[in-house]
Amino acid sequence: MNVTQTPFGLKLGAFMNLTVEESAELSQLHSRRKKFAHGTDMIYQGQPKQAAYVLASGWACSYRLLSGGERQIISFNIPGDFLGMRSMMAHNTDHNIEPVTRAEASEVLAADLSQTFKNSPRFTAAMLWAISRDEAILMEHLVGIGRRDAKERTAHLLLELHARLKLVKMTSSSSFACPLTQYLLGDALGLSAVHVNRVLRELREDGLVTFQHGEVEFQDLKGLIALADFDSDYLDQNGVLLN
Amino acid sequence: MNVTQTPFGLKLGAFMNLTVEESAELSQLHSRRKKFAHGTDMIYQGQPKQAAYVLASGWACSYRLLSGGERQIISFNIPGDFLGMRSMMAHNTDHNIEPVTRAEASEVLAADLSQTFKNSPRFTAAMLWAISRDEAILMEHLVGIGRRDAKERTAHLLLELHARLKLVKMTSSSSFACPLTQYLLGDALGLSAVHVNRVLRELREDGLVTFQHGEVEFQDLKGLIALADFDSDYLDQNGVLLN
DNA sequence: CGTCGGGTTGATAACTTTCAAATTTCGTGG
DNA sequence: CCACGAAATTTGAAAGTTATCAACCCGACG
Repeated sequence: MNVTQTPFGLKLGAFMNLTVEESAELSQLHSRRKKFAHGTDMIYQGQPKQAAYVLASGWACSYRLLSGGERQIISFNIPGDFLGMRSMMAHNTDHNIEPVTRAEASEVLAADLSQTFKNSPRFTAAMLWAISRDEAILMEHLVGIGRRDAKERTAHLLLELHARLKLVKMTSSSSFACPLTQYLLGDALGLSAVHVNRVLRELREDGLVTFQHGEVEFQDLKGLIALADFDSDYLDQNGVLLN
Repeated sequence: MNVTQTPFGLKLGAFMNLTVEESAELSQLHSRRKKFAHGTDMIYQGQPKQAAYVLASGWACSYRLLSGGERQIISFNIPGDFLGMRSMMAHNTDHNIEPVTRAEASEVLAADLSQTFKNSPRFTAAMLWAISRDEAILMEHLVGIGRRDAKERTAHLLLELHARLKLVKMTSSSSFACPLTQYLLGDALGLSAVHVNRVLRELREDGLVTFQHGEVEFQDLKGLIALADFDSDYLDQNGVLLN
């Protein structure tokens, strides 16, 4: 399969047009496929080797556990996302990444990556773009938890996921398949699962979105965007487009 | 003055021993001094040129405003911090940075920076370390707002600031000068200023910390660390020490 | 002096969690 | 293909945390 049609290729492709050589370089990076089942951490504290992955299929999430047992999900990862970049650069891993569904990911070795950086400055730029996009997502997440109420926050997350999935062609126009449980949503949004349930019901009763049977369907996209104060600029979908 | 004694030099020095050449390279980057008064944004949406700064003196903060007028402070910046790295890499600025006190900062041009990256791989590594440290701080901030209550969160922030300031020699063993208002703390912690006030009072009454007249004094450091579940690992103070 | 930003406190309202229990869905082995 | 148990969803009631509103105090500064 053409790399440019993989989620990773699609995502980088939004930022720049890949040349044939770059596509080749990319496939290189994108081999060494591994499978992960639910319950096996992909990245965890104190793991033996520094590894990073490109998620090829399935969803994952990175999180931190507090001493009291509470957990905060830092981010959800979808196909095309780069996992564990940070733990590769800093030499400590202070968070875990686990699959949300069965997942496949390509392992990326530090050495290969730095080689690719040398070979292709444009690819490097694209990676920097991806990294700062991740940081922007993290920032937006912080803003949501800090200053939006439960309903706005939840709506915002659903809209963000929709936009991100669109980039890798995993949505239809007004819905997407979503494997997250209400517990996972709660741990990401800083809410209890019970309250997530209530909020989803309210959103449904308001005729804005439904999330049932693993499917998120937008009934009133404009209304939801207004409620969540959602501005997709931070996702930078159009990219700056080198070339 | 020797660059290695500036906050920036001290900070990078925690990560690696700077050679004479690297120090020179660093001074280069660290010229072009600018002053900022309270109320003038250093970095803001739609600004004309891509700029980044190394904060030399004073405090700053980066924040985002919501449409409703609420604001969320993303991070506080202290001397030695690199500001606006992200807005330099991605070509959009989705947040503002403003000084908290009078501040001086050295402007860094994109061209100079990439030149320095080429000249010194070790310096580049140190910068990557600094960037991922910032991201770790952001993550910890997210965890705090999502899963810690007001008291724990506040305590955690004070401890973090203490640890970060220690690295640039701006603390005494159990206290530090803190120019933040309760409004700023609230906007960072996702709390109202009124509640910050109450929380600070409780912490004081518990005999843990006092924050009065611009001075934070730890009365019972161990107790506070226990309360906040503070683990300074994420600040990676010791660095990995190249050489 | 008078004003203004910041800090402090009390009372009330709003939002979210916790606890408990019932119901539904889903994966797996028989 | 069905039955079973585990996991996830749903709802109500009560408790807890934090926000909001309002008032007052204080010190810096023109």
